[in-house]
Amino acid sequence: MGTKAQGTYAKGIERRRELLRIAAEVFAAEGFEGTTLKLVAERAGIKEATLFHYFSGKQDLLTAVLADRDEQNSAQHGGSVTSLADFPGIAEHNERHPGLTALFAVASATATRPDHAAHDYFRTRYSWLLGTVERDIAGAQARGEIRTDIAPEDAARLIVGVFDGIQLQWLYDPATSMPAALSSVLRLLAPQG
Amino acid sequence: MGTKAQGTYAKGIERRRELLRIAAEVFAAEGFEGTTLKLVAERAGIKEATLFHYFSGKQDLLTAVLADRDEQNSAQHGGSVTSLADFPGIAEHNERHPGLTALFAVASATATRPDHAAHDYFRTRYSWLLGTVERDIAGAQARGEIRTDIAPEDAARLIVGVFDGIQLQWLYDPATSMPAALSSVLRLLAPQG
DNA sequence: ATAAAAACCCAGTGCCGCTCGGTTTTGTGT
DNA sequence: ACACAAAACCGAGCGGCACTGGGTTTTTAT
Repeated sequence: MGTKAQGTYAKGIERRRELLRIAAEVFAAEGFEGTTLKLVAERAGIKEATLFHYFSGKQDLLTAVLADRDEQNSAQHGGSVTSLADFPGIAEHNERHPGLTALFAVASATATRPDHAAHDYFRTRYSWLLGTVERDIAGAQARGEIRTDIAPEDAARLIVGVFDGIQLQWLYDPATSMPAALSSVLRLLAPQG
Repeated sequence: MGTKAQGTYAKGIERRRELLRIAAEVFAAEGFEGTTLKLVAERAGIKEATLFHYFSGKQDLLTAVLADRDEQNSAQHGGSVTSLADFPGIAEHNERHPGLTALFAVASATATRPDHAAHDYFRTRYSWLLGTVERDIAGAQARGEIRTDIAPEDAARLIVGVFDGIQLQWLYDPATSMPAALSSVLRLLAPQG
């Protein structure tokens, strides 16, 4: 998927892991534009050219970092995936990692362009996320836990939209409580009474 | 404010206008990273170095373009500003200008870093927008048009958040209807009945 | 031990944002 | 009408960046 080298040797596999770890740190600290591949290479104790043995370019490195963080998060969160009630908790987790949260926010906006290396990654991600939340809402509606005067698809778009939008507000004003915002939108979706 | 040159001569003022127009086109078509100052200068019939007589750098040019579009929009929309019911209409307007919408989305995410030239611009913008919407909601609540079991400040964050978040979803999947999403969140805020 | 593949690096290339020091143009006061 | 100051404009170049091509060295399976 853009990434080069099959990484058959043990040393190569370990170096790739190290590079993803270090690149995540640098991206989080300096931002995408702010990070230079030279710095990432230096931190890893290799030369810049060697980076291109593992990743086909800067955007590809970014994509690999994002996908890696996704895997780690969903792995440590237990195999089971997003339920509606998890959103405030995820937001709380993100508040503790401002650098990576900002990285995701910037990347998801810039990868909007179809020629961006991470475009397909985010497209698939949103499609999967919206579908998952939609099914979760349909189930909650059947159980009488969510008002039925809104289509599950629309409700899913709202929740995911609020999640992304609130992140921006929080990045500009850290006093913003993301979990509280997520909770209040869930309250709006509760059956009227 | 970062911008150089007082622009006292008529020719300079006109050139600056032209540069903002052309830069908006190029930014919208090529994205921020994709646009080169050389191309913007060529389109305007001047040399790259002359750009720096009008703007102190690429980020400053971007900021000027964004502020300029803001002014034009609010000017043609009549002096009166955002009322709650206007949001779906604004979303509809944005659907007709995908390039500039994407530009705003990318810029608002990247300008999250305090050292970005447009950081203060967006900070102020969000602060003003949230305050305006909050007051609008408080008024609507007093008139019985919006449910009162949510604080105006929280409701404002939700609406603005949905607006930004839905834009992202729309950029990845143009089938998404932004006005419909905005309408449905307003419906959720209507008094229960 | 050998040989193929992987890991690694040197030395560049071209482009980009940006700067410096100057020339030409424009508008104003007298 | 002329002088002159400020503004508009440009040529030439600098440093840094992502990225490449063509190698050498290291790893590991046989």
